[in-house]
Order: sequence, then C-alpha cells, then structure tokens
Amino acid sequence: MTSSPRPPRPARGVPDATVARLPVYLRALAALADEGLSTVSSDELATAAGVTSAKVRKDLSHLGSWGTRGVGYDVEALASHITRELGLDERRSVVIVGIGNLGRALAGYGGFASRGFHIAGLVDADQQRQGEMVHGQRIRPYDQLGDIVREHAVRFGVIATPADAAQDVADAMVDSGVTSILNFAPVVLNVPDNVDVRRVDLATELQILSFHHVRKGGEPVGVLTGVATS
Amino acid sequence: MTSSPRPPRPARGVPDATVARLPVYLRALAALADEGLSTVSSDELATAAGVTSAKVRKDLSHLGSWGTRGVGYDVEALASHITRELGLDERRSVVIVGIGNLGRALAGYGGFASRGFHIAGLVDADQQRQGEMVHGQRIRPYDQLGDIVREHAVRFGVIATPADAAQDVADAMVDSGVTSILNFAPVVLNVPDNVDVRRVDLATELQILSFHHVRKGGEPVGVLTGVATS
DNA sequence: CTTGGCTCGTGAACGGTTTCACGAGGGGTA
DNA sequence: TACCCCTCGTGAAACCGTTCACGAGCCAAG
Repeated sequence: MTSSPRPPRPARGVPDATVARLPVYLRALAALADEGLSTVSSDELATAAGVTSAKVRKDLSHLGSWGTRGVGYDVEALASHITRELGLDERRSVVIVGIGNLGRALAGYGGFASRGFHIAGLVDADQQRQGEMVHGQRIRPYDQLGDIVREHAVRFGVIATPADAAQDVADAMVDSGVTSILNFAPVVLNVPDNVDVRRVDLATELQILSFHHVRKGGEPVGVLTGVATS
Repeated sequence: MTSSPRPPRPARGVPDATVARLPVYLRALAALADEGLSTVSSDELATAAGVTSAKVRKDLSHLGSWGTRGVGYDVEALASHITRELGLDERRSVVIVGIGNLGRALAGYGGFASRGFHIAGLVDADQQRQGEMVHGQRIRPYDQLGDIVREHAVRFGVIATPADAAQDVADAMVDSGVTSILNFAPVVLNVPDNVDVRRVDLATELQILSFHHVRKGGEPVGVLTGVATS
C-alpha cells in the first residue's frame, strides 16, 4: 500500500505485437530468476524468449527505460514492471464455461493461478458433470453463470464449449458483465464493441504447420503405399 | 490416384498473414456449405470469418483467381482449393505426447480428424496412464515414441507435456523424423532449422486480454476491498 | 581522473500487411 | 443484343512492425 497508487504511467501506446510478447518475456524472466540471475542483457533475454535482441530492446523501450547501459536489465525489477503493465498485479477473476477435457486442462493450468488469475467458477450445461469436483472447484450448472459473474465481479470469461453453444455462452457472459472473452470454440463470436475477444483455435495451428510442411518438404507421406523410405 | 500428382502449383509466395487466415476461411466455408449456400461474396465470407472483405479478396487473390465477378466465389470449389493449398487433402499422421487433460482434449478434437489429420499415437511417460484407452487409442509408453513416428512416417508432433519435459520430447521427435511441432508447453524449444515449431500458450492469451482490459476500463476490481460497486 | 569496453535506447531504413479505390469482367434482364 | 448492376482482382497508398546501425551512458580497471 505504500507504493504509488497510480504509477508513473510509463507507457502510452504499446504496439499490439509488443503486448503479445510481454507474457513471453515475463515467463523467461521468471525462469532466469529461478536460476539465480539478477541481471540480463537484451541478448540473453532474447535467447530465453526466442526472439531477437533488437526486438527485446524495442519492446522494452515502449514501457519506458528500465535497463542500465553497459549492464542490462534487472531481472526482478523488469519482471514486476511487466507484471504491472499487464495488469497482473491485481487479482482477476475468471469464469470457465464448458468443462470437458479442455476446460479441465484450463482449470488446472498453473499459468493462470501464478499470473493473478483466480478461477471464480466452473460452469457446464451437462447435468452429469454438475457437482463434480475439478481442481478444488465444484462444477456448477449453466444457469448460475450470471450469478457467479455478478457475485465475483468477473470480467474474464473462457469459452471451452462445443461450437454450437459458444455464441449463447458469450451472450450470457456479456449480459452479466464480462468484458474480455477467451474463445476456444471454432466460431466467430458476435459481441458488442466494448467486449474484447481472443480466439484460439487448436486445429488452425496444425493446419498452418501443414501448409509450411507442404512448402518445405512437400513430401507426400505415403500413407497408402506405406513403403519405408529408401 | 487419378488427380494430378503435382497440381497446377497455383500460388507462389503466399504471405504468412494470409496463410494464418486460410483455416478460418475454410471453416467458414464449411459452415456456409452446411447452410446450403453454393456461392458467397467476399463480403459474406468476410463476415463469417470475422475479417474485412478487402482482406478476403486480397488473400484469395494470392491463391489465384477463383471468384466470378458479379457473383462471388463457389463455396465448394473454393473450399476444396484451400484444402489442397493447405495440404489437407493428403492424410497426415500426428503423434501427441503428454496425455493429460489437454492431450485428451486434443486427441478428441474433431477439428483434427475432419481436416485430414490422423492420430498415429498417443504417448505418455506416466506408467499409470499407459494402456488406458483415449478416444479409441491406447496410450503408449514414452520409449515407443520413436517407433511410432518411424512406423507411420509421422511428420507432425504435438507436445502437451509439462514444461520441463518438452525439450526432451522435442529432441526425441526430431531424432525420429518429425519436422513440424505444435508446442503447448510454456517453453521455447530448441530445434534444428529445418524443423517448424508453433507455440500456443494458453496463459499468454489471458494475459493479453488483461492488458487490454487495463487499457480500456482500467477497472481495479476490488478483490481486497470487496466493496460492491456503488 | 581517465580510459576502455559493454549494452541500452532510438532514429532511420526496410519489408510486410492492411486499407483504399476503381477498373475489368461476369450475369441477368429487357 | 445491349444495358445495367454487381463483385472480383489489383495497383497505390497508408500503416505497422522489424531490422539496422550507432550514439549515449554506465561500470570497472588502471
């Protein structure tokens, strides 16, 4: 409570591409801190994060100057700065709808809890699943979604339902106050402008890999012929 | 076997940004076909895919001219063209390593099977899981990974293990012939240049949402104070 | 105090992506 | 057949992101 309630407001317009990399830096910094390092150069951080050092410096420059010339960045200070920048210093409540395998994986994903996300509720429409305990949380019926969101002032919703349920879920979330949605269902959601949606499609990623595979090797992969190579 | 073994090779340098959208178009087209439409305008397809019509036209132009001026695109023809372009007309074998909740979700994900991906094997290092049936496949021990890859000429690997196992798994995959890896573990993998890696980090996505949340509402969400809003 | 070496921070150049605007070329109708 | 309307395909322009190159600043050593 002694720290400034409204920090120096260091960054203004951080580019989207940079924002997308901040979590990666954050994770890399955590790993470096675990190794006992107290300082990193942009080069080291770049390697750990899988990007170029120029990118690291440019990205971090958007958050203000936090490095020391000739030395590098202070691991702990930089990590906490990025944490604040991402808003991860405040605890944020999340509701997950659709507790199939994916929903369970998300509910138990350490990356959520360790980054300030608190799971306020697990919701599923399937009667059979209701009441079941998943990672310390009871699965609750779909019609309680609104109550959960309102009660815990939830602003983040995760949709891990089948495609045909996703839009309904999104509508219900928005109605009760959710303003940021992470959508794993393979549909384009229709939401008001003030609501943020990010879509993650597991199949899409494999298809992109497939494209590059064709481009690179182009190898036909003889499933039918089944003849071993040479 | 009657179709040309080396198709017209229609597109040359398709931009990455376009490639990333092709699977989305493909899905949108499938949905439109289900509705019985035989033709779409770039505008309709754009709406269905959640992008702009200009993007659709530019993207599709990279694949060659497949639309009819004044009419639009033939749904079926375009879908099959994109399918071919992505290399999804050939069956591709995939191995999934790490059969926790995420691995199970992936194993059962319809988006894989319906897009030409055939799951050649599920692998887990946990003795307790081995032998268990998941979506019609038996979970096999980790030391059989190489055999599975070689036997089925697998070129696609999915890593759904904890972070500390991911690099070992990647090494084993690469050693036995995998050239495209989809990595869900929150680490940067070290692989040879000829191997393609795409990383999907579930926590990252929420953190990006969090950033935008701070920027937009900035609402503090009083978890500690716990006072209901006004 | 001065020197040398290292690394950040940043303007400028570059390349890729998106948007814009409009001409070209189809289909339908009279 | 001739006309109109509609939508694709595509250069040009605007925008964004990455890479490059180098000066500024800090630390350590002598």
